This record gives sequence, structure tokens and C-alpha cells, in this order.
Amino acid sequence: MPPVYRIRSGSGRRSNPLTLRRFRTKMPPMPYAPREFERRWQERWVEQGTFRSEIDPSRPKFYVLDMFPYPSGEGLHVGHPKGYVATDVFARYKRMRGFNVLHPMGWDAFGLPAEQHAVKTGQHPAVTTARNIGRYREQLQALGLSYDWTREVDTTDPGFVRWTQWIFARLFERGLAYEAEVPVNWCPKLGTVLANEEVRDGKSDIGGHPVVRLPMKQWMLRITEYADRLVDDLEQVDWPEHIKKMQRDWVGRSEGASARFALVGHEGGVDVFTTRPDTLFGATYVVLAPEHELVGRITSEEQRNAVETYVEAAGRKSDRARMIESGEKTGVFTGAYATNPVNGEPVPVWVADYVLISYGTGAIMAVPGHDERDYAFAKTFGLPIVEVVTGGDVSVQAFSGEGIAVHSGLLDGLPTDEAKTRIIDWLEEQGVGERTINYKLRDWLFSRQRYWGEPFPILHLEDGTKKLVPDDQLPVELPMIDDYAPSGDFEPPLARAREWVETTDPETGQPARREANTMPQWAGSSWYYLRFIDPHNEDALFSPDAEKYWMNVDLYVGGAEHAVLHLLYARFWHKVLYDLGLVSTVEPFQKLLNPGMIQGKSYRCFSDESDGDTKYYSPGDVRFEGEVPVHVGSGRQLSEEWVEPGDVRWNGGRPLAPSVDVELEEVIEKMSKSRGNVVNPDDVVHEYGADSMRLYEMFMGPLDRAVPWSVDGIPGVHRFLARVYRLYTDEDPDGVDAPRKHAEGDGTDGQRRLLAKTIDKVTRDFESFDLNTAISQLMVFARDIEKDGPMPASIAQPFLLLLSPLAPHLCEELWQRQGHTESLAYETWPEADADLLVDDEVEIAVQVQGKVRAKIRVPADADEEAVLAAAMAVDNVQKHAGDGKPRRVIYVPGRLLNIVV
RNA sequence: GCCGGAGUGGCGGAACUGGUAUACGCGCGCGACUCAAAAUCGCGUGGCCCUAGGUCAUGUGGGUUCGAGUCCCACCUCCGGCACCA
Repeated sequence: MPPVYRIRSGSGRRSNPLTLRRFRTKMPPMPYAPREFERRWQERWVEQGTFRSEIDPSRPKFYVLDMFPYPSGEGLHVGHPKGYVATDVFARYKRMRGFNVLHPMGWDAFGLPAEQHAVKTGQHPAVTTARNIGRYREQLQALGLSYDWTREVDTTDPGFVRWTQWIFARLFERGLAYEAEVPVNWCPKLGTVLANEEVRDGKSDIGGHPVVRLPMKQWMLRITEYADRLVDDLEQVDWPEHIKKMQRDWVGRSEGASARFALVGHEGGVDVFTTRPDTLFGATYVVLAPEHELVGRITSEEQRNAVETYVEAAGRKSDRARMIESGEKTGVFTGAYATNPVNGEPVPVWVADYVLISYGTGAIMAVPGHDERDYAFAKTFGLPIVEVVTGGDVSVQAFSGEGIAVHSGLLDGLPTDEAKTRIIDWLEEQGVGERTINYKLRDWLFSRQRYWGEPFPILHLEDGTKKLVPDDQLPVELPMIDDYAPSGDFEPPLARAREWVETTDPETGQPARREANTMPQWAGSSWYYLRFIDPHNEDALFSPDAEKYWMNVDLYVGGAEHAVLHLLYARFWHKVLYDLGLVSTVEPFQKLLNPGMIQGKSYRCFSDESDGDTKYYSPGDVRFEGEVPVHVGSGRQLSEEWVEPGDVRWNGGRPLAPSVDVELEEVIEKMSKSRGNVVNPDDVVHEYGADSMRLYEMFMGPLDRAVPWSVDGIPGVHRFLARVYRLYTDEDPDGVDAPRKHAEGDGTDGQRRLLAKTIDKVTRDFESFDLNTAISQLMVFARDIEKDGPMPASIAQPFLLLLSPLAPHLCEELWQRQGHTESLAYETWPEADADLLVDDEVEIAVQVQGKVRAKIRVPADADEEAVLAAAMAVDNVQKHAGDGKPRRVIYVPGRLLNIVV
């Protein structure tokens, strides 16, 4: 049976036809033809080494860095360039301000997609990676980005891998890398373990596959040792506050106390961690995590069955299941009692899965009166609730705020802060507790069961010891293998490369086995910014001179999705290198900016195929039960159907499905292959030129805000550039463009003022990354500069310089046609004449009772009296102000006059 | 649930430390040029009232102020992050 109409769901895509259709009808034959010269300039910049940077102590340096991309098979989409263009504009601007700018680009090229492609096709990941890199490089170059391509780095290059392994060796020597049997996030679908940071809601960050917890032997990095510094040093960097906060929350430092509850009838006791030691007198029971080692020892005979059953069930539950159930408290009494150290009261010891083994001591003192979770648990199991802090009503709910201590012996009458200090002192005196700091941050799980990653420079000797491959034998390169698939038995693919794995210790000649796990993708990106400063150094990571001159990164731009992964890892490695004396800055990235996403628009409806005959429904007929779409009428479960933007039928501004009258829902979200909403920048560059593309992305709105991609505004910026082109071009009768010979002289007063204002505005906006408003000022200039006469050369030249960071190809071209032989990339940035920025005459708004009734022009230096007189002379002001004396007059010089009657 | 961020014309957005809301661009309308069209250029363009002018408009409702998009309180919606971390 033929389908009712073509509609697609899920994956499988081709390029978006909608974009091109619209361009073609609007694209004019126009003298401004960027295609004729943009490529020429791109080639010239590379050939002449225009953007090569070398250490030059006579000039201040500026290091502008983009987060380097993973070169995927799809190539760039229009979202990528947003950050790259912004940094490029800034780099070009800084060069013109006399800075020696370092602006490199490279590839974060290890990673799962290339490996999965290899599993499917058998093609070596290095081959696809090289091809993808070539494509990315071309796409970036087509945008005219001013990278120093001689510094390009590739994390998969043996010359780079060597130093990644070298850093690992230093971590190992310092005891910061170790192997441990830990419960890990195993993803069966991906065939590898994942770091905590790579798992969301019990699913893998990449691909959204289920993840299970399993104990496995893995490499760990002791990032927790740096927890305090990772929090404290955030003070020193100029980052968006929300990113700093995410990092602080991720490290999760909390200050409190540990206290020991002695066990009744057993040796030893239970250590608990609490941030509210002031509520110790309200602790009416103790809870152990199911995995806690005491559970087996202290459970009474009567309770043993129940406890074992519970512990086993809890162990089987995935984190996802535990999360969904959070709120409903479950648990079992162990039959044992512990003694509250502050009042000697016996309290029951329970086991419950709301206590996590991985945090603190894996055991808590429960204070149901002042902790919501404990309260819910106590209510469920009928445990006593005692109020020990005033301020709430514990018969209704837990009160977790601060207040005055009551029913608390020596703490009675003390406010929370003082009570905390007092009780900790007391615990320490009695030897039953102490001041303690805890972190949410766990050590970094650093090994992966994959092929396409850096091998560990580790040898396992027969006696079970581990040793490093000597530095002079690095890098340990990946062996060629022919099967990249995960084995399904937790073994990494490298374990099957027997000839590679079985080797000898180069120092003793004894048999040894190579480590078969590989490093995660985060390894290379944790230090690549340091390699850029001296990328070809074969004797060291980088030379001390280069480090001293170039570090740290002055401006780092990249997606907020890396707030806690890459940025935390890189800071950690940097601090280790700092401790080794290799880098001189405490932090790697001084200023951080996060460009907002460019989103795609996609269209969906819902389908019901349960009758065999497919029916389609608009979003209006659908409601959601959790994440499942259900038809409002029949209650039947539906599935989502996505329509390509190019196939949408527009009817009175409403999107309809291609051949059936079903209204579609427009969904704005991250561009992704599966939605068919990816737009390739090549199409835009081809139709309008790189300068238009650059300008448009910067003009769409503030850098840090997410915006849906739309082609509608591109003709506007293109027209602006065409207008600029015409300002510098005479149309020859033969149809050949000739450079325009601009007039001598300074131009009119209005022209000089307009230039000064434009210089001032553009400069300030560049400094604060408000590129959209800088562009609007440049547009105003181009619109108005010839309103009262032809533009003289003295104004034409500085304007080209102002525009050049944004539209470098056009400006270089016009600069050259004006007779210059050198690139304008290093011309001095124009300076505004301060005298011209102040107007002689200003427009003042005249308000009566705060409402604007007239606008008058007065000399800029007019005093209040004069302005008031001028204002009262206006009929409409008279009318509203009446005859009486104004009760009050507010005068804001240069802005407004408000008359209150 | 908690923590951030954001809600301004038909659309993307602008508005310095409380001081003329809607810059700039898109779209739309009108005009010039043209045999004509395209392109280009110029003018207009928040709603309502017939105009001079008035009036209402920055998510909603209050408040502070001579004056609020901007500050305060309460709420709604969207986006992002975290989510039993004791």
C-alpha cells in the first residue's frame, strides 16, 4: 500500500532544501561579488603567513582560544562558527590594537563515532579521522578565520599522544593515578565504562543508552586531592558566574562534623557525617547504606533475613530506578542499637537506600525533626521525631532552617552557628568526633574499554606490579587490529591484540603485559591549549620560554556543555603541571565566554498505526503521559513523526504536513541529524559569501544567547556589505568596477562626527563582545555618511579598518583597491576624536508629570532655567502644566526636563 | 523540588549607573528609477481614537519614585543545570 504522503521519522537525512530555494529568488546580480575575491584572500593569508605568531617580548601577547572541535563525519553546521567568528573578530581587533595574538586551532580527534564507524565498516578510525579533519579545516578556512595554521594540533597524532602519555606518567609517579576495583557505570551498548560526568539520568550522555552499575578494576585519577583548589581558585578567573557555580556544585564541598555513635553490644561504632552537628540531640536513629560494611556484622538473627533480602534488592536496583522512586522511603531495622554520643540514648540502626555509600561515611545520623528525608523515613516507619531547633512546627513537617537550639543540653539557647561550633568543640574534647569537610566530587574514572584512545604507558609485570614505559620510549602507539567491536565480556578490543599486549620490560627483559584499556577523550583536551604555544617541540611538552610568554589563555570560548567536564579536568591537569613547576599560572583560562547555541527548527506531528491504517494527529489532539504521547480521544499511545523543514507546507503562516491537512508543531531545539534540522554553513557561504555569513551570525543577537537559525536576515547584512562596496567603487560605463577616488579634505562636520561616534561605539562594543550593536552602528554609518556630501578619503580609510574584523575579505579587497599593498590586519585601530563626540546642541524631552509632552533642542550646556523657559514656551507643555508655578522641576542635563505641578 | 537565565512590535533584537521604549536588521506598505521586472535608492511602519493631539503598550498583579523594560514583593511561562550528597 502506498503511503498517504511522505513523512519521515527519526534518522536518515539529506541537506535542507528549504534554505537554498529562498536564496535563489532573492539573490541579485550585484557588483558586490564576494565569490570573486574571498577565496583569493584566504589563500593569500595562508601563503603569506599573515597570521603566524612568534614570541616577541617587545609586544604584549594575547592568547585567544576556541574549544577545539571533534571532527565528526557530518562536518560543521551553522552553530559551530558562532563562537569561532566571535573569537576571530576579537583576535583581529586585538592585532590592530598592537597585541601579539596567538589564535590557533586543532582537533580533539579521539572519540567514539570514529570507532563506531570502524566497527561497522572495518575502516581504521585514523582514516576517517584524517578525512574528517580535512573537511573541517576547509570549512573553517572558507570562513576566513585568522588561525595560525602552522600550530594545528591533533590529539591522535603520535607526536601529541607522546606528551599526553608523558603527563599521565607524571600523574602516576605522584600517586595521582591508581587502579582500583570500583563500582562503575558500564554501558553494554557502548561496550565501555563511563565517568560519572558522562552519565545523565542513568543513561549515557552519548547516545542515551542504559548504564548499569558494576564493580570493575579501573584506572582512577585522584582529582579529589585538588578539590579545594578547584573551588578556591575560581575566585581568580573571569568566568560567567553560572559556570563557576556549576563547578562549585559539582565539587560540592560541605563543611560539618563527623561523629561516632558507639554500638550497643558490638565492638566499635558507626561514624556519621553531618553538616548540622547542632542537631545531634535530635538524632533518633542511625541509617547505614545497604553496601555499608557494618551491615553484615551487626544485624541481629531475627532481622537477618529481612536485611539480606533488602540489601540484595537494593543492589540490583539501578540508579535510574532509585531516582524514580526517590521520595518513597524504604528500609529495614537491623536489630542493632547505637548510642547517641551527646546524651547516651540508645538509637536503632536501620539500613536504607536513601543513604549513599559513596558520600561521606556511608552512614548518617537521622534527625527527622530537621531533615526532610529523615522526616519522611521516620513517618513511614513510626520513628520518634524531636524538635531541637526552633522556627518550624515539626508536627507538620521538618524544619531545616536555622534557629535557636532547644532540648539540646549544653546547646540550649544558642543560635545555629554558635551551636555548631560549640558541639564540634565538645565532640573533639570527648574524642567522639571532629570537624570534617566532605565533597561530592569523586575521583575521575580514567579508563575506557575502547580502541580509539591513548594507550596507557603502563606495563603489568608477572609479579603483579605495575611500571611505566620509560619516557624515551613514548609514545606507546596503538596496534593495528581488525576487529574494533566490544567483546561483550568487559575486555577492551586491545586485549585481543596479543602481540602488542605481550611484551617485555625494556629494563629487565622480563615478560610484561601492556595495559589494554585506553584513556578517555578528555585526556587530550585537558592540555591541548599548552601544546599550541610550542606545537613542534620534540624535547618537551613546550619550552619554558613559550610558557612564560604565552600563558595563560586570555580568552577561551566554547559551549556551556563543557562546564563541568572538560573545564574541570583541564584545570586539574593544569594544577598538577603547576605543582611540577611546568606552568607558572595557577589557572589555565582567564576569561571564559559561552556562545549560545544556534538551534534548528523542526516540525512534528504524531501517528497511530495500531489499526494498520496510519492516522496522523496534530499536537492539539495529543497529551503527554510522562514522556509518552497519547491521543486525547482514544487514549492510544502515539509515536512522534518528524517532517523535514523543506517538506513543510505553509498555509497562512501555519505549518502543515506535506499532503494531508495535519497541522504541525514547530519545535526549536539543538541541531541534530535525527531531526533533520541541521544547516550547513557551506550553502550560506556559497550564496552570500563568508563575510555575510560572519556578519549575520554576529548580528543575530547577543553572543551568549541561544537563537533559532533562520535565513531571513541574511539579505539584510549582505545588502549592507554591498552598500559598503559601492561606497568604495565607481561603476564604470563598461560595467567594470573601478576603485573610487575619494575626495581630499576632512569632510563635513556631520561626517566627522559620525565617524567619531562610530569609532567610539564599535570600539566599546568590541571590548564587551556586543558585536550585534557594533554592526548596527556600522550600518548607520554606511546609511548616513553620504547624506550631506561625498565621503572623503580621510573618513573612508578608518571606516574600512573598523569593519575589517567582521568582514575581513571585503575590507582587504577594498583596502588593496585603494592602493595599499600590505594587508590591513596590522594597521593601527582608529581612535575617536573626543571633541567630536560631544554635540553642541541636544534634544531634550520635556515631561509634565512624567509624561513626554514635547521635545526641544537646546545648547548642550544650557542651564535648567534656560531649558525650563524654552519648555514653557511650547504650547503643549503650557496646556498640560497649566498656569501655576511648577511644584518641582527635575532636570537631567542632555536628557530631559520633568515638570511636576 | 532546588539553583541559575530569559520573557520588549508580525519576526531577530536595542535601550549607558532609574531618565525621550521599540536603535539596527527582517517583513510589510508607498514612492523614485525602468518600456517592464529585478536590483538599487527614498519615505513610512506598536495598538486604538477622525486629526492637532490623546490614550494604552516591555509575561501577569501589586509596590517604591517626579519618572520603572530597568529597583522591590507575589505569581505565570520558557530554557539550562542539579536532583535522596546528610
